[in-house]
Amino acid sequence: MLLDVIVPGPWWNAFTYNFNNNNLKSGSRVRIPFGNGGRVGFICGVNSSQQNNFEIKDIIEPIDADNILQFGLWELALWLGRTYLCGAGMALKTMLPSQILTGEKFNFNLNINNLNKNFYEKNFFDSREYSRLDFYIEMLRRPVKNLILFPENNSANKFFKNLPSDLKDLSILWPSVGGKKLWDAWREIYSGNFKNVIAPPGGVFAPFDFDCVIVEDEASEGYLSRRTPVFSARSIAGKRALDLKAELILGGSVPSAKTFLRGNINYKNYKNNKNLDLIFVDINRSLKVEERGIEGVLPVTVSMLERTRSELRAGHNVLWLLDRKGGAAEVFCLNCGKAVKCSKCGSIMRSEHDGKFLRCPHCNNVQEMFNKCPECGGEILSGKRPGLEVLFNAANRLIKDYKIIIHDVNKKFNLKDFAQPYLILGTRGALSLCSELDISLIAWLDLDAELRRSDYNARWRVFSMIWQSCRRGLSQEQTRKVLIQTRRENLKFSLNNLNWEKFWRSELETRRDLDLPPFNLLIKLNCANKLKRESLISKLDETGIIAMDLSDDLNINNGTLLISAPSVKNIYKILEPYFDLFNHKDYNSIKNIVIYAE
DNA sequence: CCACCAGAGCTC
DNA sequence: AGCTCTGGTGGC
Repeated sequence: MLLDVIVPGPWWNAFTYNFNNNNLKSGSRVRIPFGNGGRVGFICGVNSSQQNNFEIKDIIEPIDADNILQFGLWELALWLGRTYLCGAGMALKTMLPSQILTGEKFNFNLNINNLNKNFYEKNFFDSREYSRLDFYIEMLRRPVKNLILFPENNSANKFFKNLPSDLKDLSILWPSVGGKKLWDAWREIYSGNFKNVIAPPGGVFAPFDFDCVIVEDEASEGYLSRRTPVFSARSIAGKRALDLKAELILGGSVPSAKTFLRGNINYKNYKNNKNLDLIFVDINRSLKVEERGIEGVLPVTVSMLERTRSELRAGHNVLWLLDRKGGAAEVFCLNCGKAVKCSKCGSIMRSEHDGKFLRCPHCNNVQEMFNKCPECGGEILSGKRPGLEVLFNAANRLIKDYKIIIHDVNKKFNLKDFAQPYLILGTRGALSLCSELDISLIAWLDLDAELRRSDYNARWRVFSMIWQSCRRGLSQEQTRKVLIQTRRENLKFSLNNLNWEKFWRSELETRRDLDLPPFNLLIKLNCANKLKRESLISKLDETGIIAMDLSDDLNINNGTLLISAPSVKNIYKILEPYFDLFNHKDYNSIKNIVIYAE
């Protein structure tokens, strides 16, 4: 009996193995000989193709008696592999704890409820976070199984910690780490020991048949996976709800583009702009904060400084935000300390692509990185991000007598170790502090850096960051000022009043005209070999899909293709041959597929 | 003489 | 993407 087996790995195809009878179910694991040695694979049905240009080996032994990917997870893995152009093997790897893939056995007793259910979608938009969380607790109290997703570990943790004790007993927190912790939690959930699962985005693959899935802050970028395959856990939650005929509740303070397009948003506390205090400050009038030859890269205006001091004096916490991800690194010489300047316009150049190139942020002039410092001939040119460390030094010179803290998501620091008020310096991730702490002033040092990005999503990102700055974690009594340093006069108009309805309407109009997400998918991939790339472009062209070759003379985007298409279906078929056993490894083959969908 | 490693080679 | 096999290095 010939069976198809999916082997977790980069290959999109299944592998054929022989077994003496066919009582193996799809989704059950088997041990197979593969390469030198053995692997664990997943049965995916009886083999239908009759290829015989390879030797078919026998399955060593079955591991499970039944499909272990219950609750629709098996079908989900196949769907994920097709939809996100990664193959079912990679999908399984992203979905499952590593112990499943190494063939560890586990006991399970399934009790799947066969309630007569129907998929339906609801939303709960309210600018007040506390009001949303109260609503979710109400939802968890119902006698049904719930999965509730949060965009960050912190917010999931906090929600779990603050659950009323009777609910807590019925709930489990999805671990933010892998390893044994995840494995233990996975089996507990699988066995149906908990009614509610409270989870960061990874928990969207929780192995149980929930009746309701809640996605809090559904518009958050936190739901996008950081590594390939790139997908939004929010979309997967929607897919699972459809498959399980569950209820889907999208919550938040601003709807995402997709949710906005679907309409019927029932918004609570919409017009509560009374305590909204947005201040725009012209960045050109900033003080020159110098640090080792980097001049003016840290704009601090007098207005910002004065407001910060007065808030601190009143005993209030202040947050300064500098998103260093927005801009690349300035390059300066470790010998003479001078920054490398653009030969055309004299602005300070920034390094790109791991220091291989220099780009002028002002006139967009691109050139190769110097070997030596053009000023003094020094041999060590360093790309230093004028980031929080530099800001920290500057802040300490400008603000005396108050505790200044750098917020680092990876470092756990206990705020209680210090006496309030603080001045906290952070990147956009520091906005999550608003849920833990009263913050009276948030200052964005250089919001323009974000808008400078060519990303189609840049405007939304800026809008939502400012929105969060104004709303996040605000309690009923609290007020907050948000100060924005900018060079752009028109930013005031697009941000003022922070009306998301107006924002989405104009933004989506533009995106519809340009065929951008969410109206179309954008697919970026890399194919270094020119001949292969051209053949790929023509194959796509035959099915009416246009691919743009982003390769340029400077080889900055060498081999990068950008494809715009309404769906991924045809593209999967065309790419499939590149991902079989012999093609995928070729360094000239296709790699780095990223899908921008929303 | 063998532990320890990086790199190559292989995969129905 | 794993897995194991290889051949070189270096410790004593």
